[in-house]
Amino acid sequence: MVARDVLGRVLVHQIDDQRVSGRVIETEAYMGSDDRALHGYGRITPRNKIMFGTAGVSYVYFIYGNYWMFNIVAKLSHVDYAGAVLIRALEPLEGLEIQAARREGRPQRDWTSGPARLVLAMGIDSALNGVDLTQPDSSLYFETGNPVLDKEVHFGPRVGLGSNVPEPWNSKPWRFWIAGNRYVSR
DNA sequence: ACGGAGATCTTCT
DNA sequence: GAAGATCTCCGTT
Repeated sequence: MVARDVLGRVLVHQIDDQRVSGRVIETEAYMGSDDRALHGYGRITPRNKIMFGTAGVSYVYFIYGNYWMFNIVAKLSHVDYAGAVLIRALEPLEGLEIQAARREGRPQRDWTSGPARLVLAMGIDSALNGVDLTQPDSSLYFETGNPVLDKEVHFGPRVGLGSNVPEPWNSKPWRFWIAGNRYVSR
């Protein structure tokens, strides 16, 4: 599935000639018409409608009055409902000075070790909602990076969900990360 | 080191 | 009117 396969790939935000990038360390899947944790649960709204569309585009949304979350629209090939993969952590690669400036006063480990943090370090905002992440001429896109071996991949339940998400969805092992990497969120 | 509260927008009840 | 796919700050151990 996408949440597994995107681990190790490199997210690039290109502004003019300046590349800011990071390797994907941690992801979380949200999919299915029965998944109450998904914003696409229930009905289509202006915010979530992009998740009902084409896979491979970005879904950026605002939450808690302060933060943006960055997702990849993804779905099972034979199914038509909404789905997305949340990027929860990156490892900074290029444009380190820029990321340091955006995360001023924090240790490098905290620049991208969380879904809202990486959005800040990468300079992602609502203007990048709906971008095709598979096209290198997009300002935001993925490069192949180095493949991650199965034995390096750990998985477990999602985090940050309220208790009103019914089982078994609340405890499904839909969070993936690269074992031992220091940028995994806590 | 750990825990709790605040920030403050969008969506749904 | 309330809760949410979170982070940071400030209090106390």
